[in-house]
Amino acid sequence: MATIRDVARLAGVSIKTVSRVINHEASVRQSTRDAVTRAVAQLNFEPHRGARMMRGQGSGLIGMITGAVSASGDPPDVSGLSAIHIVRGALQACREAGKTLMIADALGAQSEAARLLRVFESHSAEGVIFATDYHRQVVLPLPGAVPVVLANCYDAAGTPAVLPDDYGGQRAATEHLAGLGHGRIGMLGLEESLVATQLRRQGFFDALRERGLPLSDSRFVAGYTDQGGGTPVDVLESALREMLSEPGAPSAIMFGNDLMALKALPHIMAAGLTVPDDVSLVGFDNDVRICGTVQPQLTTVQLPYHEIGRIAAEQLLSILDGGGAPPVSRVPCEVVERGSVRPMPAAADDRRAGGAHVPQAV
Amino acid sequence: MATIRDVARLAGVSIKTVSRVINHEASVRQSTRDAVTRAVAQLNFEPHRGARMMRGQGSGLIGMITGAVSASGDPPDVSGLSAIHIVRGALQACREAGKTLMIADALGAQSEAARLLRVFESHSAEGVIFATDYHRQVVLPLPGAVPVVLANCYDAAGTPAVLPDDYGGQRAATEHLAGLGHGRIGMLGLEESLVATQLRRQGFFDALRERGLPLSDSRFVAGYTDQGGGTPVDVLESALREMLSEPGAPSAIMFGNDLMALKALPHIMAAGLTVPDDVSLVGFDNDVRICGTVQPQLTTVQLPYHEIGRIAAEQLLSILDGGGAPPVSRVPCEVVERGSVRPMPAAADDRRAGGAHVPQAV
DNA sequence: GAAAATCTTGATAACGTTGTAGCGCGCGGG
DNA sequence: CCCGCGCGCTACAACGTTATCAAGATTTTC
Repeated sequence: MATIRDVARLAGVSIKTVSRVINHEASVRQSTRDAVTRAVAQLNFEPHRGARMMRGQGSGLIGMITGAVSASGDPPDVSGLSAIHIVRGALQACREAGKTLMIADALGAQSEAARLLRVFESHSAEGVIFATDYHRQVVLPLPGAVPVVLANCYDAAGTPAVLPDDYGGQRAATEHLAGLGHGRIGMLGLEESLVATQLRRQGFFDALRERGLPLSDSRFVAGYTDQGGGTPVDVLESALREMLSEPGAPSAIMFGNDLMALKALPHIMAAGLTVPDDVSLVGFDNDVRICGTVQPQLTTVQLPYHEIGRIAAEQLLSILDGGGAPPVSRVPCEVVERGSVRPMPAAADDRRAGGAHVPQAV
Repeated sequence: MATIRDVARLAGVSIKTVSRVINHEASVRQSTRDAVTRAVAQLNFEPHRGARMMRGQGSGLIGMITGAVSASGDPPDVSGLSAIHIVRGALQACREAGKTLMIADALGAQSEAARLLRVFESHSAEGVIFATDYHRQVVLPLPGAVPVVLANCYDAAGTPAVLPDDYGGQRAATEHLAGLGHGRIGMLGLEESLVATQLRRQGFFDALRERGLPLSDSRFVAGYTDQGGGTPVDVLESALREMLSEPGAPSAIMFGNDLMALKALPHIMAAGLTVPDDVSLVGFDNDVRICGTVQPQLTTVQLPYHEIGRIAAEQLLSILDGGGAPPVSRVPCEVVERGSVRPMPAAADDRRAGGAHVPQAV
């Protein structure tokens, strides 16, 4: 590895001048600056972090603690895999700021998170991002000296947090459906206890109310647990059957995630209904793997994980720069239109008419 | 923070003696050692990592370069997301060895990978793992000084590599089917140019040959590109139609990945065939998200990403310890049985008999 | 045209640690 | 008594960077 001394020799200047150039200090003549830059490029020079650290500079390291990357052992468990997008976003922001992101994994254990925080401190990490698989509340291990930003989670102590706007997303989806003439809307949410479920239900109800749609025409059911291949399909199936067999069955159904919609599809088809002609479907997450696979492709609400990661990193960097950060940032969840939603026929409420099928714009 | 000098002054010894004590070197009198230990405790002394790094000590850092984590921008692109399992495996092995894994992303660009390698060197990373999304050949940027192990890829220079045994996996799947009485087997592979495709085809053919099954009864078609929602479903569909409409249509079909099987399912059903009663299906990858979702659940071949990551890290650590590492390690791809394969009725080749359906053990 | 002000640059000393060389000491053998 | 030899320890020189301060180069000002 080339050192600053090698660069200085090659460029024919002193080491201090090289130092000035690579640190973007003022008052270096353009010609000198160019010569140094050339030498740096030629030698593939990169400043030695250890030496910089020793001079009291920052280490250039940002730590990230997540449970998304490992979870359990060999039989691959994909729970929370989506949070990898948070990592992506943070990585991008860090790269742009010239920082290096160091990623570790808490395995979901509180004690492990505390240990990792210490490891990061011993590596002189400048700050730490703490990310979770899903939107939830956490309790951070002992604060410590290093600044922390939360991604996809929040705590009671008011640590700066970046969260998806579940409320706004579900509200937007509902308004989208209402705008297309759907008056009876069903929603099959995630587990009752989840923060996201609460927020989304509120968004759902508020949108209905604002649109003047009677709540009694619509349905909300929670209690579905996504375990990727587990048994709770039954819950989904029974809730779905009940919803569809009612007298005033919904003309559109929103799901807690895309996987639920994928699993529901066969049951809907089995009931003799066609998507989107008889029932419109809206997922959540925007898991392109799923949304792009099903026929018709699934309209969904985007969970902006990438953006959350990016913003979390940016806020951390802002804090490190001495600037502040708002205690809570909400990142919009936008509706992604694909083929599984169609407008209600202007005619009326009679959704099983089956008549003129409006072609769907994709 | 106290420095080694403060400790030396307090203990009344030289700084080198303190250094010896904290590094557990021999030849320090017990009384001296005790005095130093006391001083260290009293001052809460912790060796400065930057200074240590500068002296060429181990930094405790392992670098990992992958394209799995970021790829492109905001619209989430999941290509190669599966490689996250490689990260998991490596993370686990590193944790067990007390090392910290630092993850960066090459964005698929060669130049970026070279830059990252330098960044890692500047952080005094002890070694680097280079992982790719899919099994392929790579060209590493300038070797550099730091040891590298490849995961899921290999190069012409003979850098130690850890690879999935695609050949053995497909061969095992074929033998599994043959063992259940299937004599006419179809295979819809991935893109022709992929290393995996070549290896798997070979495994497919070798298994047929060894079992004494006429190659003319079976079919291999390559050319499918998985772009998660793109158009090439057409390729899959037409190949599938052709395969099923032949006179001696296969009683079992193996796919290049689980997603292909998922996409093929509606077309098979549309042809009036039932899985697994009329056709047995075998995927590849063991993407539990997909395998657990479809009905019946998908029998597949596991792509042991987690294991690959773990072994790659272990081999790197072995190299760092002065031990060697084999140039190429192949990690077995095992068949994961679920519900999409059933034995051929003992009767004969007449697969569309439809008669007695043997219940499937799950 | 010269002095003053400003802009560039360089020699050198830190930073905290470990490696090297060597010093004094006590001990046993000549 | 002296030599050689471990042992226990110390002084000092690295490592690669940034900071200080002063000197040299250039421009401005009167």
